[in-house]
Amino acid sequence: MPELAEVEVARRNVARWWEGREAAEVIVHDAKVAGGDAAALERALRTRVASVDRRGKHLIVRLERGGALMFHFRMTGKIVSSPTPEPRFARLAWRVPGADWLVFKDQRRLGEVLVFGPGEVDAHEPIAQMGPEPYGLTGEDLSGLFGESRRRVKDLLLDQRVIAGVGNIAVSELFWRVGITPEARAHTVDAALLAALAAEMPAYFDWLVAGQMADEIMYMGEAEGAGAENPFDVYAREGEPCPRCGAEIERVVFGGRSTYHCPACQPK
DNA sequence: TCGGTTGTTATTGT
DNA sequence: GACAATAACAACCG
Repeated sequence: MPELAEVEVARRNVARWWEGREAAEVIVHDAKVAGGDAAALERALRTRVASVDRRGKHLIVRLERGGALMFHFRMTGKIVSSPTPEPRFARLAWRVPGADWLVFKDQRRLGEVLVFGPGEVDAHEPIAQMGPEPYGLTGEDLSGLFGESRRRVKDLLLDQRVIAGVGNIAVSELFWRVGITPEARAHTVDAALLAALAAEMPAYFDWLVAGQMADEIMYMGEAEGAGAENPFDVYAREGEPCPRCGAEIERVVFGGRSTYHCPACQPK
């Protein structure tokens, strides 16, 4: 479940493997990822890469001559470097001279790759309407972004038009770090908590990027038995003791999404 | 067989 | 209009 941190790890890897080069060979395993125009996708992949950027949870590969490719991993998508073009769940593979095959894998096929002409990516609605990255913000900035909303803080953080890159896991972890109750409404959260939240976001994402940095990132629930452990303090830890105070961690559900919290550290 | 999992959007309802 | 809940998308795991 790639959120900002996982996409940032992907960005660094893909930049290392692909920047300044272009694909010499392309295999579209799954026509669905090409969005109906496999030829355009192949043409883009065969264009030299100028830079690899991240915006929120989107990976933007900018090409020479101004076009771009945009990957969105949704739930289970990822890009890996592979000696063969067809590891399990491969949807798209391209071979870059001087590197291995790069493979877009996506177990559940909800991810997408979009092709853009010059100037088009930044006008693409999800990008154009996206809120600021969660870096360098103050409590007052957050207050301004939330406005007069009476929605849950959780819902606002997950709304990419309000702020970019925050996902469901991050909400549980951030609220636990800062001491915000999961049902908190935006207009009732005091300034000190908003300031703490604003300060904690970059710290949290930087910590996660540092810990996840690897050629192939492992998502929660993957690679069980392979020694991959849940790196989070409260996420997916219902019934376990809070690492800070020992109270039992609880799970609440809003809109079908779980939020984990410590009832003692995050009182209502 | 059912419930749960990640992100996002369309739809329906209060 | 604001807000919230649900299903759908696809596939897998326990």
